[in-house]
Amino acid sequence: MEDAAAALARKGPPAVEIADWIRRQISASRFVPGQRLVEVDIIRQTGGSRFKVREALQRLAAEGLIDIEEFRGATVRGASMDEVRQLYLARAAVEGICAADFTRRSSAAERRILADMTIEMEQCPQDHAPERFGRLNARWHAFIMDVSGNLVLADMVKRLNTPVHRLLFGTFYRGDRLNEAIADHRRILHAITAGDVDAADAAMRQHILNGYRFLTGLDHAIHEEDEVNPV
Amino acid sequence: MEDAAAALARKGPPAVEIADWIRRQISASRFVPGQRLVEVDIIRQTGGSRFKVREALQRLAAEGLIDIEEFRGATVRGASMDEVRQLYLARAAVEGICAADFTRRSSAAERRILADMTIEMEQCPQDHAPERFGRLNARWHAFIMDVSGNLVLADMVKRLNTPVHRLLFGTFYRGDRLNEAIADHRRILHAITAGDVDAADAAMRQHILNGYRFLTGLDHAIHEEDEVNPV
DNA sequence: GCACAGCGGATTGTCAACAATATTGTAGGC
DNA sequence: GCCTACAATATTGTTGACAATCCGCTGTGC
Repeated sequence: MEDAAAALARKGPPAVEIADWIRRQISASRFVPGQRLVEVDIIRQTGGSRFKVREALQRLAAEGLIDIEEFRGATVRGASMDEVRQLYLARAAVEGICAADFTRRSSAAERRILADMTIEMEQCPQDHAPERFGRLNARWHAFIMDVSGNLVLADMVKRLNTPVHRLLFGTFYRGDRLNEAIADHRRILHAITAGDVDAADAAMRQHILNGYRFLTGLDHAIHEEDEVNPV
Repeated sequence: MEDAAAALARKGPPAVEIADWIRRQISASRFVPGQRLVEVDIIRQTGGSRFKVREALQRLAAEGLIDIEEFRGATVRGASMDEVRQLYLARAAVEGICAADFTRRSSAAERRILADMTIEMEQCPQDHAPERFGRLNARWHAFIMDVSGNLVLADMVKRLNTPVHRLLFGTFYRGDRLNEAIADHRRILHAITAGDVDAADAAMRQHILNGYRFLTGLDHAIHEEDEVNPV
């Protein structure tokens, strides 16, 4: 009897995996806004059938990550500066709620894990390890999402993050961003530990908006409707 | 030379329109949770080709509105009571932000329009017109979304609403819901008119959460993980 | 009457060929 | 040299046929 792996090798990856693969390429800026996604190339690189590739593209279009034009195919969508603002505002609202829920629902053990992660991240500036900070930061936020128990919101944040993922990572390499983020995290953790639901919400919101402020403060020359290429 | 309508008649509706059509059926409960969406039926009813119907289904699956199982096709997803809670919490967060943005960005004329709509809705209880109230209510919320200028959030709310649309409408037929909603709207309008951004945010959040509380208060027998059929 | 294997219809998944369209390259005129 | 019209190529859209799978039905043996 064939096992699942053999079946997969015979049939090729399902549409969901192809979609994930493309999403990762976009997150990592291997696919950049404006770039055309040619079906044949994706077929070659993923081993999926043309049909499944097209299904994957449809899914990504539904998420707003790519545009599909008739007879012109799929292109990676870029976010205007105004849309980035909207994305951050949305994230602020949603992650605020999650922080509040985390405060309500987390066990002592889970709060302990969060505290440990927070402490570990505070080592990064003196180690000059912004990349590690970025990875830990993603895990830190994801952990709060998970424990908050709201899959709808978690999914939403994941979706909101993809287009700005690279932008987000970029900020960690510059200036005082790391220390500011660490201070924010500490404030959030404090509110959570104290069981102060509203304070956790407010601190998380502020944290996200700080990230946005830092991002826009960097390139003050960018105008409202400029396309942002997350390089 | 052919115009667009003729071309459409010849080629059939695009995938996006088919997806919209299915979405409307679900919103109106003509398709109910658990129901199988057979490709051939949709082809017959929309006139789309099989391929386009399948693309449309992929999009809806990406939105989480339907499930697609291998060789079993698409079924309408039902929301568990817990998921409904999550949806409402998300809506509260997002619409709160939009109310705040409306307060910041709206012109005097736009605030006037909102006030007129609010007054019109206050007639509904004495006219015994809950259906009309529901329609106006949808417009009222949509108007705030629009003017707030955040397309990302507007899209998100639209997506959040589809699975619970019928539930929402149902509440307007019962008890004191209309008067409560009217009082909420009045409070929100008051905060907006006063230019109080935070108060508008808080009042809108409270309004959505009141809706949720009303919904859950109705059927206290429903347990956490029960499927909710929005009939 | 009931359990179960097998069969047939219904439905979805896959593929390959072909049609429609956009893009690119090229030649010619000005 | 540059612009335009046209041909060649690349890419996507569409269709139909066929394979794989599931589901309900039926008939058989007990």
